[in-house]
Amino acid sequence: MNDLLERLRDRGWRLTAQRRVVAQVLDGDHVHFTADEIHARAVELLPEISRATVYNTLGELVSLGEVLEVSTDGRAKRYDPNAHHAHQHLVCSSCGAIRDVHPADDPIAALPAAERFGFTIAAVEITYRGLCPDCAAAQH
Amino acid sequence: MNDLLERLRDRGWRLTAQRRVVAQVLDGDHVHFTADEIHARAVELLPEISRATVYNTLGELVSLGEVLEVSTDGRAKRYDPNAHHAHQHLVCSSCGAIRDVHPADDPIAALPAAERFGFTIAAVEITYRGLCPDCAAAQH
DNA sequence: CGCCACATTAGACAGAGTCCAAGTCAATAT
DNA sequence: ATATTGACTTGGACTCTGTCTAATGTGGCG
Repeated sequence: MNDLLERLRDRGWRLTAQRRVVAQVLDGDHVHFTADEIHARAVELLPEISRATVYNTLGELVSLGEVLEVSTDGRAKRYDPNAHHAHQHLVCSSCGAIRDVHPADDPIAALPAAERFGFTIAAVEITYRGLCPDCAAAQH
Repeated sequence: MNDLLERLRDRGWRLTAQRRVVAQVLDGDHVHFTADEIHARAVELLPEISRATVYNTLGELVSLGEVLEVSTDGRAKRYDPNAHHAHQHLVCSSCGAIRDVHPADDPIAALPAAERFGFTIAAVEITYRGLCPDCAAAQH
């Protein structure tokens, strides 16, 4: 993730303290924070950073393809820095825990041509839902 | 869809004019309206119906399993009356058109046990994204 | 027909995200 | 090293979705 800042500088990004801090919060591959969670963590590193800047930076990271936007719950979007390895998400219906998972086959191939209605399919997002082991154990 | 009202009466629903109108708006299998679109159409049939009632009714239809909630764009949720046939969604990235589609194989089976992390998987939601024929043609 | 538990209503409220005008600063040129 | 400038940041107002509440209305049973 530290080469993220380098890739961004190569693309003409100005390296500001705020952008560094957002990148730092997103560091790590198994992180799925909301924008507000990212803002809260960023404030601890740089107290004067504003919500608008966090939103701006996340939006730019998403359109550069460095971060993925996932909305698994219809509430706040979450930001996934693991954008360079195709993966899908497994979500616990009870506690909301999220894991990155990898289906065995290319999920796009599973859609027959007759079901594509002439669309050019570019991407697929899959959310598996179920109970995580902890929540399943707590059912009684 | 007209037997929807009958199923609901059997389940103890009170048949009010408002609920009838919401059911009528949802009639048809290829409809993916937002709550506000449903409200706007309902108002044409019953001018005094309120937003809150539309939300209440949709919420009840969803928990009864008569209607599916889909959020394909991170913005307003859409309500899909085609809840009795398992299906997934194909969305145009440009105009937002939505089609119901049916993958060839059971999508849950495509997730290997080693990728389930002990979760009990109950459901899967898939969104295929791409350009519809019209938008692809309009690219130039 | 009358009752009353269930429905509906309007509007206030809340969460998530966007927009804007004014101020600040990173990177380049001098 | 300093000046310059356009990109970046800020805070607050604003929009959009959706939820909640207290007051009012009504479907369907007895």
